[in-house]
Amino acid sequence: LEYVPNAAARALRARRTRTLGLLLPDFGDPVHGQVAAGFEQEAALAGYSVMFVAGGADPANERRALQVFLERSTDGVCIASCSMDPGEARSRAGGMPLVIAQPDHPPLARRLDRLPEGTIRTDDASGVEQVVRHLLASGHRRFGYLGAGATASNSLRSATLARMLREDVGRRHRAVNLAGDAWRSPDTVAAALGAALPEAIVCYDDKLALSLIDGLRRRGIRVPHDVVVTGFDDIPFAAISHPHLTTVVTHAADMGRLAARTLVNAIAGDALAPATVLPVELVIRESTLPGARRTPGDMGVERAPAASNVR
Amino acid sequence: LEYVPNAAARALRARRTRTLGLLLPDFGDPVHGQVAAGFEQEAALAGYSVMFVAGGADPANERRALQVFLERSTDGVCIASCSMDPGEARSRAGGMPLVIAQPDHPPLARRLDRLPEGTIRTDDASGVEQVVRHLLASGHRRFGYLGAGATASNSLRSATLARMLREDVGRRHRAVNLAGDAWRSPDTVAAALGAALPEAIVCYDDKLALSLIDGLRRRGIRVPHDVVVTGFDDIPFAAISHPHLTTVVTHAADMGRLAARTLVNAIAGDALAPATVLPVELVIRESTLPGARRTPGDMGVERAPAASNVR
DNA sequence: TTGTACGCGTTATCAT
DNA sequence: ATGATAACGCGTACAA
Repeated sequence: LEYVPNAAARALRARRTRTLGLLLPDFGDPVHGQVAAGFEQEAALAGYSVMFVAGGADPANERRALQVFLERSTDGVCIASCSMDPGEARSRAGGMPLVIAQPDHPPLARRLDRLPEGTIRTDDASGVEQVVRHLLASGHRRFGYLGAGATASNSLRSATLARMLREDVGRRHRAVNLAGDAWRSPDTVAAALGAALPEAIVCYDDKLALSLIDGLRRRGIRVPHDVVVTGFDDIPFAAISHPHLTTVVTHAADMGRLAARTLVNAIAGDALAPATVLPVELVIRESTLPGARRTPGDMGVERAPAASNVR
Repeated sequence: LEYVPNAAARALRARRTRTLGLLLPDFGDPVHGQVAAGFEQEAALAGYSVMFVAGGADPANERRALQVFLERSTDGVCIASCSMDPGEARSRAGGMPLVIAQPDHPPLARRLDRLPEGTIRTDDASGVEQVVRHLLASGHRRFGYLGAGATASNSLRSATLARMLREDVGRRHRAVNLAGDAWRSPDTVAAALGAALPEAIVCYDDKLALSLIDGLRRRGIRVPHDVVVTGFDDIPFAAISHPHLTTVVTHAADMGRLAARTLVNAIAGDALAPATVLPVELVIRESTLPGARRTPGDMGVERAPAASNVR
């Protein structure tokens, strides 16, 4: 008939809301959007609804968001790209199961291999290693790193590049770190590197890399002809930019799905899954191919696995 | 002290949840992500939390989502890019105030100027008019339209181009319509136009335009040298693509904010605001400038208002 | 099998 | 002013 049960009464009685909370820095960002999409999809599959709050990478906002989730007594909470200390987050979450997807509290940079249970992160070190091996194999020796923000991920990626160069070729690189939203200003990004360009620039993520490529073009510097550039994440536009961007696929939607599933299991009584590191894959495209020109002959350089990422 | 009120009990007693529901096609999409961001921001400002559901532009999913909102008794609901009939949506929303942001039910194409209250849309006609005037002024006469999906917006944009050409230069254009997610396959997009290229291609949105530009490049066809291309929405990558994309700014975040505010007012007892059409602005960039080459001389062609859109 | 009563936490009302 | 009480709608437990 027409009967619609009342979730509030049901929640009051059952002491659970069948609701999850997801706290992320920004809906507009392609990566976080994918995390949110995967999270909501998996949650819906398990019969859960999702409350979203954007925290803007600000610890104060994150605290307020956790308070909201606490009042609404969500059955579980996920924080994506968490800038708070994981311990504080856990304590502020009260009794709610908590999953942190991509813990980014700056001091964590040196302890990412010893994270507590309920954390999920991408394999940043492996990603940078794959990038650097590819660039070294292409004959490049003078490297630069372009970072953004003060996150643990950013530090680890930069440190991994440093370690690789030290171990493999006994060289150092120049690292430049910008504000988290610097990618919106291509001129600033390109200017940050100064006049003396290295041969290869490893960027913290795709947004920054695409912005850099544009900033360089505005100065008459061509990628990959004058300098090669790599990104991280494989956002959709990395596959159709000019030049197509060599990058590391991080499977953001899978990360969201796994976070939701972990929470659902924890609510069902399972112990919170141990810290998980998600595998990543290098996709080689035009931005690191010295021979790339804008002729029809450029087609088909992308490696096989990459095609499936252009969904 | 440590006291945390229980929202479920409060909701049961007060008969309101201080929660809004937002139904959108896809979190990963840059435009809908902006709508979501604005909506959540404005809702939070008024003390409301937001439940998000992704409907995937599928009427069946949209119906299920509305049912979820009904059970959870959200105080109001917004549907972004609604593919259902607005009448059906309203009836399925029961007593909940409903705002439709960008009503896209296909049959609505001819009645977008006579929408019921509680609807918000962008001024598609004005956007295409500004685009076409710019292209005509640049001397172009042979036009193509590249659309995607079966939405009312898509129909209106195509129809507006047809009307402009008929009235101003007594010409017709060739219109090609692809599937909604066709932009993910640049080769398919470029192939859809066939061998005989027009002088100017007006695209339904930025994703399609950027994909087209890439597909054309793979075939050795250069933009704007061989053909000029325009988009719609001004997603962030339109400002840093190569070439920078001439497009129409639609202020997606503002649309989300307005939707939330309209709902909050309606909940407070105000009548639902009458149908609103949000203004749009043309941003002229490289993709329609015949003289654009990849030299430093390209810098600074963007018109003043555009700079503020690259936030 | 079908029915009835109680309690979840809050708030509004009413009596002191 | 301060404190006791009822009701919101559902689920469960126990009785018939």
